[in-house]
Amino acid sequence: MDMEEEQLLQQGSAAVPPPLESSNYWPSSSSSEEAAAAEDDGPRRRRESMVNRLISTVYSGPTISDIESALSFTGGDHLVAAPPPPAVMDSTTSSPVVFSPEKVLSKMENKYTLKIKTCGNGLAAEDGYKWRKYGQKSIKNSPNPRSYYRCTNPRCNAKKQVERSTEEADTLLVTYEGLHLHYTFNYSPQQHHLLLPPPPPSCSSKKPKLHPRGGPLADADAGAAILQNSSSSPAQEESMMSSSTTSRSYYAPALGASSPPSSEAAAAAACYFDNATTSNNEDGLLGEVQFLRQQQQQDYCCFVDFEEQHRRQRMANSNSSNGGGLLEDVVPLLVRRPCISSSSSSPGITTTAGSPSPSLSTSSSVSWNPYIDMAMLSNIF
DNA sequence: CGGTTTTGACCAGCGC
DNA sequence: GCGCTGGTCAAAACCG
Repeated sequence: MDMEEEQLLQQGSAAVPPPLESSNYWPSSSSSEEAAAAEDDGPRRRRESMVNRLISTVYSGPTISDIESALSFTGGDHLVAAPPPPAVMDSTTSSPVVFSPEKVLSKMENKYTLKIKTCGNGLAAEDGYKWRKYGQKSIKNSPNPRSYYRCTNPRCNAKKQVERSTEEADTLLVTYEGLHLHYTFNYSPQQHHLLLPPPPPSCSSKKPKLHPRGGPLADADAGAAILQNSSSSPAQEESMMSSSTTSRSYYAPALGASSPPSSEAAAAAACYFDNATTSNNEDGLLGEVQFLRQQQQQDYCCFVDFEEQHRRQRMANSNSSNGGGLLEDVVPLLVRRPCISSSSSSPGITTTAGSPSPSLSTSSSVSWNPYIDMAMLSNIF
């Protein structure tokens, strides 16, 4: 495997659940009208309203129009499948180089191919996950071998294939198969200060150092959290179950962790989430992911419908001969809000309330702020 | 020493 | 049935 593929595939990174204590993470916006409207329009409106209230009002990153534009390739009202967006950054401009959801394949197959342009220096950045190569084949009529990767998370059956485009030497064709439904880091409120994000990805000639596998940041990322699927092997299930008894596992499809996502990336994340609900929902565990916009503030977030998720979880548990054992996998609401950051200081999480505010970005123009609000979750559940 | 990569072997699907 | 091809396995090598 050559260097740029290696760069593309190995840059691991992680999302960072912020401190838990708090509804304080949700800046209260004045929204009496909103609340009134919510009451008029029913539960869904109220729910959206609630989420909107929870979103920070400070944002100057990609606008909703950017997102909508990026979503246009889906060609419909409903978002369609897209893989976790690679965040490919130009090291000099700190802007996305290319994120090109080249085509969206069959939803049924749950397989998608991206064209990813490498950076100017010939390197491509991460896609937010950690992969292990398990094979390489030379492909007929192609001078370039195809590499096969599996997600290193034992609970995840996501795979991807990477090969260099024969037409464009600086383009990698990355085919994703399966869904990432996980976070692998172990999180506890007492440890949140350890969950600092890695530096944002950038094109660099130096191989980035990954966080230790299984550590707080390894393979972790979340645009929103959703439940695991049930496709793991029995052996995997066993080991996972045992590990999850000592730590809560969060499962999340992902944007590149602290990767400064382009608006396209954000959009793709939303598409990806939606795919989870539309094509991989057979086990009834996946939550309904929603992609919302906050019109006035040009803000947006992705989140999971936990009410539905929890309902399905209960059903799954009640129908399971061993009681399911998956309740701990009901994951917290996690909303990420893109924001602009300066090169010298990070806006990080814009709130406060006596909570440490992890710096989420150090050099990129856009960062993702993960939010998690356990207090709110307790209300939901 | 544990995790990852490499690479030849093996297997399954497909077309003829 | 046979050969081709793509995908996966698994042992050895590599690496930090």
